[in-house]
Amino acid sequence: MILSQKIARMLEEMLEESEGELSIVRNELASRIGCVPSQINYVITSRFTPERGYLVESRRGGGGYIRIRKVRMARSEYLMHFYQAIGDKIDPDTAKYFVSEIVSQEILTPREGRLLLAALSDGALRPVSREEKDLLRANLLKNVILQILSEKEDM
Amino acid sequence: MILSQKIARMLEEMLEESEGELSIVRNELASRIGCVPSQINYVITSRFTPERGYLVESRRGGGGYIRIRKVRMARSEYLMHFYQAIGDKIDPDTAKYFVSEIVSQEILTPREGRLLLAALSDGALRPVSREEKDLLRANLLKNVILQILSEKEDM
DNA sequence: CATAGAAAGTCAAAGAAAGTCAAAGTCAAA
DNA sequence: TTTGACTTTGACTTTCTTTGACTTTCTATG
Repeated sequence: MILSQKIARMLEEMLEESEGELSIVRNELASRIGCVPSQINYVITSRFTPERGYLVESRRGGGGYIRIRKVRMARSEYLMHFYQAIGDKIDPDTAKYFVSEIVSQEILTPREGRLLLAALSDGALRPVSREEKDLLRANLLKNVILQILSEKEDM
Repeated sequence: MILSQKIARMLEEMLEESEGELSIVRNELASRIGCVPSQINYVITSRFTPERGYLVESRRGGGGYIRIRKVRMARSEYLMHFYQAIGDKIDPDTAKYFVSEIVSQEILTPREGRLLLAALSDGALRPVSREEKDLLRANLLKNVILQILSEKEDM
């Protein structure tokens, strides 16, 4: 098997074991494998891409690291799933659950999640009649999801 | 864990315990940690920055100290100003302007601004009658502002 | 005052770790 | 056999950290 594949498989295994999140020290891993450090970058940029559902972050200098996380579904698929699930009305608890799911997938930041929940709360929707609130909430949430879907996939 | 991180965490903990304000003697802390004094400066300038909401003041000479405070005041005043200005109803254009102002102050990220505008759009508020929309929009925006005000800024 | 000693600040060099890029190698398909 | 996609490698760059020598500011005391 080719070197890149070996490294990729290695990383995938680590991800398996650690439930979708791993953190490595590049030089360390490289010397353990016996390859040049930049080979690790090559593997990551060629295989652990956002399109395939991976998030990568890193830091240079002393105490540096590379962290890879796996996000389960492709973002838009995942969001459409929620979009469908919302239907034409949604109660506060379900909305809360949906938002927290979206946050845990890192499609929204925790802060964005909190802001969104503030906007979806009964308090924020006060001027609207009891029955209409769930309708409005659904509409609101779906609009925000569409906004996210319209973002350039890059992020 | 790397030295800088250890020191940063230490300072954070102290800040927690003392409700956002601490005062240290640099040389003392350094020798307690077992590092060179200027390392403390490094940690402070690299992590306890104004952008992250910290104010640092110090004094040299005998009885010298370094004091760190966590602040959010400028921000909350600014937000309260908008809160007041919104009143009980707001039209889409004014809302748009307000949000862009808040974004330009870097209280919200551009993305957060877009998401918020999506939630405030006429489209998102569709199920509600024409006259009620402005009422609802005002309420929503105010709720989001309150949410921001309630954040305890994280590092 | 003048000055000594006590603190904190500054800065640059060295070290640590990751990123970039282009040249060279491999290999299968046209 | 040529082409082109994919790999491998290593030199060079950038970013973050650690350290220590030197400077500045403040307090106390003769």
